Amino acid sequence: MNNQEIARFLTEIADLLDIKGENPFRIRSYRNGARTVNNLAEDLTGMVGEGKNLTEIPGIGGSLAEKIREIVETGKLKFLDDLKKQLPPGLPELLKLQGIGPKKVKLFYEKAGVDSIESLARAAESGKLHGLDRMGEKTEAKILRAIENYRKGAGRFRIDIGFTYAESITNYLNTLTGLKELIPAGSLRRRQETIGDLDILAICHDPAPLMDQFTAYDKAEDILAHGSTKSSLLLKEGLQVDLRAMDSREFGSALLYFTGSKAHNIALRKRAKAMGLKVSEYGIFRADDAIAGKTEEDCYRALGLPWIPPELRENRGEIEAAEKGELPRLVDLKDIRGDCHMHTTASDGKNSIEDMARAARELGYQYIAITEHSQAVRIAGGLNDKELIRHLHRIEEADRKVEGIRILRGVEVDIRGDGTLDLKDETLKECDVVIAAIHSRFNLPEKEMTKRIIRGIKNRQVNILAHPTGRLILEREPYRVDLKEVIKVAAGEGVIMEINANPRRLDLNDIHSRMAKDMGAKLIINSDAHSIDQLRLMKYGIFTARRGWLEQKDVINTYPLKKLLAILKRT
DNA sequence: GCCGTTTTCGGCCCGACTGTTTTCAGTCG
Repeated sequence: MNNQEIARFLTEIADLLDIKGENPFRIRSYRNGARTVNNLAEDLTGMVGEGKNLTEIPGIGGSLAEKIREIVETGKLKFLDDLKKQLPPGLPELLKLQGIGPKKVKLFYEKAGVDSIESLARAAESGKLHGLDRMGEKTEAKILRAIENYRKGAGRFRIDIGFTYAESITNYLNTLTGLKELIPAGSLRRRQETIGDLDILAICHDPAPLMDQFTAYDKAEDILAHGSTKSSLLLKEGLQVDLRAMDSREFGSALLYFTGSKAHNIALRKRAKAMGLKVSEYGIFRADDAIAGKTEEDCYRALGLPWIPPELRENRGEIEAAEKGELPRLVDLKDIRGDCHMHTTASDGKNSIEDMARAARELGYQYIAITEHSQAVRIAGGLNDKELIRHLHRIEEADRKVEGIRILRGVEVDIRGDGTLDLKDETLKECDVVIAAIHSRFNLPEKEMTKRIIRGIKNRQVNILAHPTGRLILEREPYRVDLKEVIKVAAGEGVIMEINANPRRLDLNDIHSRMAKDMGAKLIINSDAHSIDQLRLMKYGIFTARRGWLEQKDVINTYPLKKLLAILKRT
């Protein structure tokens, strides 16, 4: 039972209590609990097993702790089962429809017998809904559109896709005059690995023409709202875009508000309240006097805090750290001095060694490592022992040929099903950088997978564990592995944990990167580039590292070459 | 249901938009 599965139990309870019309604060506790559990680095199943006191986790009290223990120990929860018996199973799904909340679900169920999306659609089509409390024809039409949009199955988008949409929509709006600034905020500004919607903040005096231009966007499928300072669109691809116009006097508080996260903002507002202040997107107020709002720095200062980088704003301890002056100095793209994971035409890459080296030199790097696949990854043109030795010579030649950058001899060797490596130790000894990784047999049981990886990295030739969980964002779940055990071994043995910067992977993720740091492991951010263009994916790895609270010293490819080589050497 | 630098009881973030209303409830972020 992993934390995400446990969180789903709590969310389900919250949804059902919501529809029943229970105390909203009680419901909020379950939702907060679910969010906390989702964000937790440590595995709850393990914590329960070790008899740890779960109520020490903020937001988890006695009642939630007891329920979590029951879920972990029995795989189910009587409280939830009882709750489910009281309502039809199709009701919670209705909450996912845009514009439908618990009150409407309750109303439709009790007064119109609606118990699923299908029956809601039938009721709306046949006009059974208007006539109910505060229900008219427009609402009926809106519900049908919401169902249609939901069935198209929008969902979340990878951050790199989010940037593309943000760029095209800001380009479109930027043609307007009188617009001072246009800033994508929200989860994109926090550099979350996926985004659920796009929040754009506009600074201007006269918002009306902007709202009109925005809602006329030709890539929009549906206009969800068109107000005087705020409008929302649904793009054809299913992404929702919110635009909010504010005045420049409110720039800081508005940006703070629209960057989120919601949990961070709520925590700030609580803090403000305790100080006798009030926070909104319009500023920070003492009684009716605005005491801050022009910049984010002002706003944080008014709350007695230093500015907090957007990547940290998740209410994962950043406010407490800020208060104590213990915020990390986050690693930055310009700290990066090299890239130690990339492929060339020798396996499944698109460019030559020399091309990759020159492109990396353009980025200002001092070194790279060329790391082809090993033979087990046949589909990617993996090399066997003999081929790799020959290839290492070619790397040496390229290193002599290309001035101004050091090209290290590397390999990405497969960890086989039994935990042995796919190439001989004496071959690996010839490399400067040995990356170990898994590319097959993803569905081993957790214990076996953990043992396999640990055996792999215990091989003294291995320097780096690449994409340690094997996930592909929105495509493939991580494999089942006890990451804590793996990191413990890596930290003890001096094996470096990779943050794979490809936006499809981002593996390790933010939470696990922070866990690795806290457990004393070193990390490296690699592009895993398969072409010269992909070297630029490094920035996504930086985003993840920053969200994981990493500083320059935690990331070894910020080190000069000599120091890097010293760290890679396992004695 | 959670929580405590006024609190172990009594609070719990704040405001825009919509659609239905004659002053506001519901939803969303």
